[in-house]
Amino acid sequence: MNSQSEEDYLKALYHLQVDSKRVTTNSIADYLKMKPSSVTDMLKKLAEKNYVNYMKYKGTSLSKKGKSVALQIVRKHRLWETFLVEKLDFGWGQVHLIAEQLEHIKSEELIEKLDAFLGNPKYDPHGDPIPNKSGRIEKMNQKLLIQLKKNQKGIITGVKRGTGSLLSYLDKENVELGDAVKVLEIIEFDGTFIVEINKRKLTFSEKICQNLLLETYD
Amino acid sequence: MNSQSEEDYLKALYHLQVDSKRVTTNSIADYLKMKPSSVTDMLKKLAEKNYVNYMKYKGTSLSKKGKSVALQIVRKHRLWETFLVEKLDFGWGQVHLIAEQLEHIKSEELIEKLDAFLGNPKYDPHGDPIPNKSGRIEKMNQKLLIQLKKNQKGIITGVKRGTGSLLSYLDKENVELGDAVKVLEIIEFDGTFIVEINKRKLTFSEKICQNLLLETYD
DNA sequence: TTTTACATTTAGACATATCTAAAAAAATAT
DNA sequence: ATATTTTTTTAGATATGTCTAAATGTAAAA
Repeated sequence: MNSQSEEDYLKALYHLQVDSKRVTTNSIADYLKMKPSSVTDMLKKLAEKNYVNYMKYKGTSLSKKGKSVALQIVRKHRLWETFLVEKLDFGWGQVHLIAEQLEHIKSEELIEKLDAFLGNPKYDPHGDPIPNKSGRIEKMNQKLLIQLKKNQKGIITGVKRGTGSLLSYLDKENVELGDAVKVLEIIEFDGTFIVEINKRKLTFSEKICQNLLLETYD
Repeated sequence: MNSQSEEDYLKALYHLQVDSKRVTTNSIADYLKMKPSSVTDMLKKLAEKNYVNYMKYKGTSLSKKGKSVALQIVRKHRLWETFLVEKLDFGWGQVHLIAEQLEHIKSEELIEKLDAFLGNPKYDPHGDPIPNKSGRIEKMNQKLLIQLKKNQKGIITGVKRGTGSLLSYLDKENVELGDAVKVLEIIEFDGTFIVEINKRKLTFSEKICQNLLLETYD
């Protein structure tokens, strides 16, 4: 069993590590808002447990084992976020801090039942993919609405980060995660999209289309 | 903000304290599976924070402030248990350990939204009352089925502790928390109850009636 | 009332996870 | 190539929450 702190570090590594490159001690410290010396200590501990490949002064990468643990935490985080938004009616921006706590709850059964309760979602409310039980992330076929052509279809999976007001707008229009979208028309003049959602015709400005994430099935 | 450990102690005090009598150090140690010396340490700390009235060698009682914190934890615990059973389909016996973790999640808004999502339940799946936001516990009008007379009605709120098999039985019969029960007939010979639940006629043995908790509204 | 048993507290140790300050290594600039 | 700056590590301190062993207080039995 890993401590909450260890889990935080593994998740940080997961988020910071871009194509298997080593992650620097300082970047972890920044990310977790801790001092580099604390990070060094913990990295040694995680290396001891074979969760990371740590080399003095040379940076750190997740081991296979560490990545698999990290993916489970990411899975939990994203499932809880989905729960908070979909079931408890939180705004998409308010959920991160709470999910940060919930992701550390220990119970495999809990997370599997939660997954089922939510209908085995593939994406969380931010449009990020939810790893499955074995840690696999389905290759995303995710696009922005603006990338679709006339008559193409997709399913709303989220919005780009930092677009809180779009969320409230969609909410007000009763547009939800999982809703199917079909592009009816694209107005060449200003890039406005006319789409069909739930048998309703809606008009989205170019800016909205640049921030709305869809899963497409072409 | 209180630590998880502090919350555990306050909750333990709440459960151990019977009509405002002082609780002994050893009983807390037993309850929390810790050594008495550790308990003494923590009690001093809680006394420092005015959560408890601690007197060397004389036992400890919750202060008003401490009781109010304890009640919030109990509230959270019972709401989460209700969630696990009602929404995630856990058995009534499996939820305690998980709720023990969930009760420490910090977010007032979360718990209020969870409460609403569950339909503001008054009792948890064990039939224990759920304190409201301000910590008040509705005076229970809770009875065992066996205490009802012919034609009386009630709402199922739980079962007595330690009756796991009754739970599975009720489950199988599609009897759920919150279901209304009306006593149609009581067979004098063997104490069997014939009741109506969801427009179905069911027969409950005396033993079942001794363990089934109802909220009555007489 | 004295002895004995039990409960509680104190004192000091330990593990975890953090920090600060100083030392060492690596990267960058001159 | 050397000096300077930045990054990283080490060493030692601190806070929390636990433990063991010894000391002290309280309660029960003789």
